[in-house]
Amino acid sequence: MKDMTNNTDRAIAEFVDQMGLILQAEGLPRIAGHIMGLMVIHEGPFSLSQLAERLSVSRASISTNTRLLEDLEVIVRTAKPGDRQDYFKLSPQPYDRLLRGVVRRMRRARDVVEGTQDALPEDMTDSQERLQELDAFYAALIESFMEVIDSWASDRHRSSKEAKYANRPSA
Amino acid sequence: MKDMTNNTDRAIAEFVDQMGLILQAEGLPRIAGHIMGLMVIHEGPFSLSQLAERLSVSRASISTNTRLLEDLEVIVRTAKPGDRQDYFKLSPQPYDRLLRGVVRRMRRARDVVEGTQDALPEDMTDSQERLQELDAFYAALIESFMEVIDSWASDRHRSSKEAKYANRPSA
DNA sequence: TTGAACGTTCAGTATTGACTGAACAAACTG
DNA sequence: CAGTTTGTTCAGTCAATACTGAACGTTCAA
Repeated sequence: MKDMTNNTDRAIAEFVDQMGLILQAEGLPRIAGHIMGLMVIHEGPFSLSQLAERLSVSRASISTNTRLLEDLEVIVRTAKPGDRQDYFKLSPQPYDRLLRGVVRRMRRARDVVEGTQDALPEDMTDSQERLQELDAFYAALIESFMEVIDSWASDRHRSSKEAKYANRPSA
Repeated sequence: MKDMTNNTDRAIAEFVDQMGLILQAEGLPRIAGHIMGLMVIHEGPFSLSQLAERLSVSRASISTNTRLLEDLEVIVRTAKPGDRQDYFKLSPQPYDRLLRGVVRRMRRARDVVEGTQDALPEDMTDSQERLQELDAFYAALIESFMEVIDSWASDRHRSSKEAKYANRPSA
């Protein structure tokens, strides 16, 4: 039992660590990823001090990173009656919130491309064609993300078993 | 005419600059984005020295960044008979190459999640449910990207006009 | 009123990434 | 053979990022 508990603890620590690296690769601070990882495993809610203690980082860092995740609407800050501490937990729909952030970035990129198409003379036909290709790329990405957000919102309670075997990558 | 040329030059410089920032936000070095931006506007191919000169950066930086973009299969290195210089231009399908790279990263993230699902006891049902939700999120993203890659490959020569008015973001 | 708890802010520090100039090796030209 | 050109490598530098400890302001409890 103790061995199993140790394996579980190790798996949790490893997952939290990996989430830090995964989200750092996507542009978030590593500790923000650790916070998310912890909140996927344990429901919480967690106070700022609890997060600092469990992740072995400073309260300053937790303050900064919870603010960042709150701004991204990935976590929410709540309170308990008669308790002065703030508490944090995952938002109800954290992942489409993340995706919406990605869509905003893609839209801004597409705006740059379309602005350039408008700014360059039409007789730069080769350039206009390559810009059009890049524009279509961003358009396809954005549409695709919006479809995921829509379907995600309407289908996020599929059963464990069903989802496990569905959507397997073909590679 | 000179004014128009200056406007065109400024629009090109601005676009190259913005592509640097856009791709830096996605985790690439800024100069890699500048190289791509330049290659969207001008067909090339470009030698290493030409890139260094036009982007006002060192040959060392161009060497490093062209190697990176080559590894991502976004650009290709070619040669000309009787010419010692290497030449670089955009790959035939640069954007689904980029997307394939993103899909690989998402698959690695999903593997981490599924490995954690397997490593944790099944009776941690709340944790398993939240892990399942994260897994489904990555699965949906991966499927979505693969669909874009597939449709991109089969539909990338749509006309300018058609694509311009199609796929407009609803926001 | 004093001390404690809590979350935030800020100056300082360390690390990392990205760039450069210089040096180098290889291939060519005169 | 000497000089030039080309692309790469590497040590060094700088800027940005992310973290910390300390200080602070606010709110409470004793």
